[in-house]
Amino acid sequence: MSSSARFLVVSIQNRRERERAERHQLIIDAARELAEAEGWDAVTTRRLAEKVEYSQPVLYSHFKGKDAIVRAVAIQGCGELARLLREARPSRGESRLRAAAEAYLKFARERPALYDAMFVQQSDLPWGTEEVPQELLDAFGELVAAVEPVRGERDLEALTEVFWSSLHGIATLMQGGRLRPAHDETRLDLLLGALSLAQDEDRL
Amino acid sequence: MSSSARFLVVSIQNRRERERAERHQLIIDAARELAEAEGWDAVTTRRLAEKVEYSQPVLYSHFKGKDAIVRAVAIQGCGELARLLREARPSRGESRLRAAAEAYLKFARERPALYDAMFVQQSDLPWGTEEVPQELLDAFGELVAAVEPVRGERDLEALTEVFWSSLHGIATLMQGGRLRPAHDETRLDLLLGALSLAQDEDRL
DNA sequence: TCTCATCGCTAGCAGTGCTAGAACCTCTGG
DNA sequence: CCAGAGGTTCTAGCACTGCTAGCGATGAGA
Repeated sequence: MSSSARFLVVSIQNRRERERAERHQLIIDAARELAEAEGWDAVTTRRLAEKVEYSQPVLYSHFKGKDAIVRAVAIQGCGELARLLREARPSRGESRLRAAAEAYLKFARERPALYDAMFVQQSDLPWGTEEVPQELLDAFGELVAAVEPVRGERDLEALTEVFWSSLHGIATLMQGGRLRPAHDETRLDLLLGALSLAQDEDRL
Repeated sequence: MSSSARFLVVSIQNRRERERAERHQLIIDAARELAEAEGWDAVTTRRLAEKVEYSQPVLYSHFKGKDAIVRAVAIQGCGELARLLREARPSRGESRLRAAAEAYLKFARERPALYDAMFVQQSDLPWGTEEVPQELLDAFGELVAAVEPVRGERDLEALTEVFWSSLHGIATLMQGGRLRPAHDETRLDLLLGALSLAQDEDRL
C-alpha cells in the first residue's frame, strides 16, 4: 500500500468516526428535545429513532440501552447547569448565594424534563464509587463557591449539601405543585436568611 | 317481599360491599408490599393480580388504572407519615424540630418505595385546586407544629415549606446516593441550626 | 471484477397497561 | 324445583414498550 493510500484510509476512518460522533450527539439532542417537548414518557426508542431518521437498532450501536441515552442527556445537562451557575454573577447588593439559588431554581423551572433526568430519575448515574462525571463536579463546585462567603465556622461541604438539598427540594416540590406559588419569594428569602450567618442577618 | 326478606337483601348487599372493600384494601397492600420488596418497576398489573389471586380486570373494577393504585398507596403512606410525626416526641433536651426532622428522614430512609409514591413520582396526586387528601394535610400540619416554636417573626407556612423542602431534598438526594453518608449528622445539625432563630444559636 | 467485512435494516420476542366479550355463578320469580 | 336475569370474573387480545437476531446492501481492498 502506498503512503498516500495509507493516509487516505486514515482520513476515511477519521471521517467515519467524526460522522459517528455527530450522530451520537444527534441522538442525545433529539432525546432531550423530545423530552422537553412532550415529557420523558414520550421518549420511546421508536419515536427517537424516527426523529433521528434511523432505525431503532442504530440507537443500540451508540448506547447500551435507553437508560444510557437518558444518562448522556443528564450529564450534558449538568454541564449546562454548571455554566449557568458560573455565569450567575450577583447584581449590585445581591449576595452570591442568592444569585446561585435563583439561577438554580430558574434552570429547574425552565427545563423541568432536563432537571428530571439529572436529579430525579434514579438512572443510577455513577455518583458513588464509580467515576462521577466532571460536569457534575463542576456544578457542585459552583455551589460550593457560592456558599463559601457565608460558611463562617461551618463545614463547607456539608453546608453546600444542605444548600443544594434545599434548592432541590424546593425545585421538585414546586414542579409537582406541592408548594404555593404565592410563597415563592418569601421561601427563598427565608432559606437564604437562614443559611447566611447570624451577623449577616441584615441581609442580602 | 316480606320485611325480613328485605333485610336479608340489605345484609347481603352489606356483606358484598364489605368484601369488596376488603379486596380494595388487599390490592393496595399488595401493591405497597410488592413495591417495597422489589421496587415500583416490579409492580405490574399482572404480578399484582397474581399476588391478590384475581385476574387483571378485577384491578380495574376497583381502580381506574395503575396510577390510581399508586395514588391510593401514596395517600395511605401520607397517613402513616402523619402518624409517625405526631408520635415523634422530642427526647429530653431535643427540640421538637429535630424530632420531626429525624422522624421524617427515618421514614424516607426506611420506606423508600412508599416515599417515592408519595412525593417523587408525579402521579398528579390532587394537590392543587382539587381536593387534597386529609392524610396529606395532617402530615403537613405536623410539620407546621414542629416549626412553630422557632418561627419568630417569620411566615409560618412559608417557613414550614422551606423546612419540608430541605428535608425532602435531603431524603431524595440521599436515596439517589448523591450525598455523602459521612455528613449525615453534620447536615442535619447545620439545617436545624440555620432554621432555628439566631438567639437559639446555643442550640438543640 | 470479485471477496469480504461493515453497517443499517426488517422482523420478531417477551413484557407492559388496558379492555371487549365470553363464561360463570348467584339470586329471583314462576 | 327450575329457567332465566343480573352481576361478576376470566380468557383472550390490542397497541404499545425496550431490545435483538439475522438478513441484505454498500463500499473497501486485492
